[in-house]
Amino acid sequence: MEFPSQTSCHQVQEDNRTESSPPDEQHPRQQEIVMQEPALATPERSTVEAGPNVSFLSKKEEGDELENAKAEMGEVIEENQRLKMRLNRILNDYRTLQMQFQSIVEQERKDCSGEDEEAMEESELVSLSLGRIRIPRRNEKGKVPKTLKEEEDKEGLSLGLEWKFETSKSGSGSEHVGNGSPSNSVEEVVKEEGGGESKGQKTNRDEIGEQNPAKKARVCVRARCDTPTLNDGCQWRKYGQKISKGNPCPRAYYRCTVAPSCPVRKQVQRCAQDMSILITTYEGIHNHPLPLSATAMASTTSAAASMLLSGSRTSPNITTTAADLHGINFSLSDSSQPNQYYLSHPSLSSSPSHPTITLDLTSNPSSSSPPFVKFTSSSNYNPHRYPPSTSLSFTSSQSNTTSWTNGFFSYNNQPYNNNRNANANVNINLGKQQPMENIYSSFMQRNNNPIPPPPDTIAAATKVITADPNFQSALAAALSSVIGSGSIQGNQGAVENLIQKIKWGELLPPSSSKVNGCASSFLNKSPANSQAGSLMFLQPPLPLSSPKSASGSPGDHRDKKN
DNA sequence: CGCGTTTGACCGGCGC
DNA sequence: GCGCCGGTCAAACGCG
Repeated sequence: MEFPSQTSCHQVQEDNRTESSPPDEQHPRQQEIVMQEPALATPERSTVEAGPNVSFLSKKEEGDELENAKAEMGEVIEENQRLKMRLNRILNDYRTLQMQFQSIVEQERKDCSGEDEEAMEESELVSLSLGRIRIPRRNEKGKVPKTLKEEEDKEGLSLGLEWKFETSKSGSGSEHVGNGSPSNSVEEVVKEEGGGESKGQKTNRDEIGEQNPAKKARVCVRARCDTPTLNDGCQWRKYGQKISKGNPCPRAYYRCTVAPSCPVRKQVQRCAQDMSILITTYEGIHNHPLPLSATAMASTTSAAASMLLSGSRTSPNITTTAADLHGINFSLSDSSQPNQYYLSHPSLSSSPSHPTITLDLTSNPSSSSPPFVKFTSSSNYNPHRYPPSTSLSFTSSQSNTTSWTNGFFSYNNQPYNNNRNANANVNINLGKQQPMENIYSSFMQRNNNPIPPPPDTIAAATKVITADPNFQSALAAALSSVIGSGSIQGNQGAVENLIQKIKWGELLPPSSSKVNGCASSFLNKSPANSQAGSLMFLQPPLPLSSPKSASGSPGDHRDKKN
């Protein structure tokens, strides 16, 4: 059980940060912990460790210190045992839930109509873009529904937070895995997607020749932001500014300068209706590794783009992505201004030549304004098969409950309706918001209203997550945008690991803030220094903007007449 | 002096 | 064909 041990380690690690740590044997992670300890050690502890060099300590003091250290170690060991027990309980619960889910799936499968089968097919196709989930190995022995296993075997699953984008051209080998640059994967998606892409215009002159003339996917991010640009971690250089029709605010054009030949552009414009909203449109694909701090946005936009692209492919069978996922709503934590990814039902775009997906980080689910989600593209979305009313929402309907906090889903006790055609508005909140002890977590922590999940919600949530590959893909994408690229390292089982993590985060008793903090940090923490990137979307709605990339707020711009 | 921003000019697509 | 419009170029400018 690779995953559990991992999490266990993280929990231990977190604990060790707050208390002191016993050098607990086996696990490499724990060695890490031990190594980290000196920096975090209390002064007393330091003196103990300083040993002979600290000559001014009396032996009595040393003895006290040793006793204290022993006591602390005992506590930590106890805590570790508690955590292990908890972990085992959770795993048991998970297995139980999974078995239930599988039986349900089997049942549904039997009841499945041809349409459903088609939908499943589509799901399969859809999941290609974001990867697939693999049922935990421990369940593979006869417990995994045959269909799932077959699909997995067929497709070579991989994925999860490490993206795997497969093109329709099988064997294209366009697989970016584990390079910590999800955005690159996005690249793949877009490239493949179109059999090319293109804007009718000369936008990317560099790319012409590389990429086919097709539609170039765009990802539009709406966010409340006082700074001139969103801090997405990339380096941008402004190359133009225009006043566009219908908006008094000028539109600024940036290109990525991380690599000289990078074709990625972004447009930044204030919303005409609400000047506090910054509309950032990304276009193109990075042809270089991204800074860690940029992976969050890149993953998010890539996830959105991939969904969009999947939904806009020419094959009628692949129209499902957007449709299946529409309504998936990833909320970010900020009780005052819930940020959300709305991936809602498609709508027509004003510029059909550019398939565009809009991630609205500004909408408040409780507000009267409708979720601003659109898949704008010329994709062959089929509203008949997936009526707009279908909604699979991750957002809480309560304004003070956020659905995506500290790397957890928050839950809402509404049943999941697996029927895509039903008017299911499922709010799943798997998370619990706990005070965070580590700096990153506390930085993200915006919601102090933990609401304990009813047990049945857990089952429902698990069901949701495990039932729909599309959902899993979207979930993986969104999570990866939060987690960054490094937290999940395996190809296989990444998503279910993720699910487990989510569950752990949810299940861990609120009494142990350390544990929750640990879990959250586990989710939030990338191995390297990727915190910034990992948390980017969890930042308060006023992201920092590097002076370098700041082009002066649109309001400051001298309006340029063309 | 180097680099990023500003901004008028220019280009190409699209609609009439 | 013409004009509008979005997007890009590149020289001028400013800042550190």
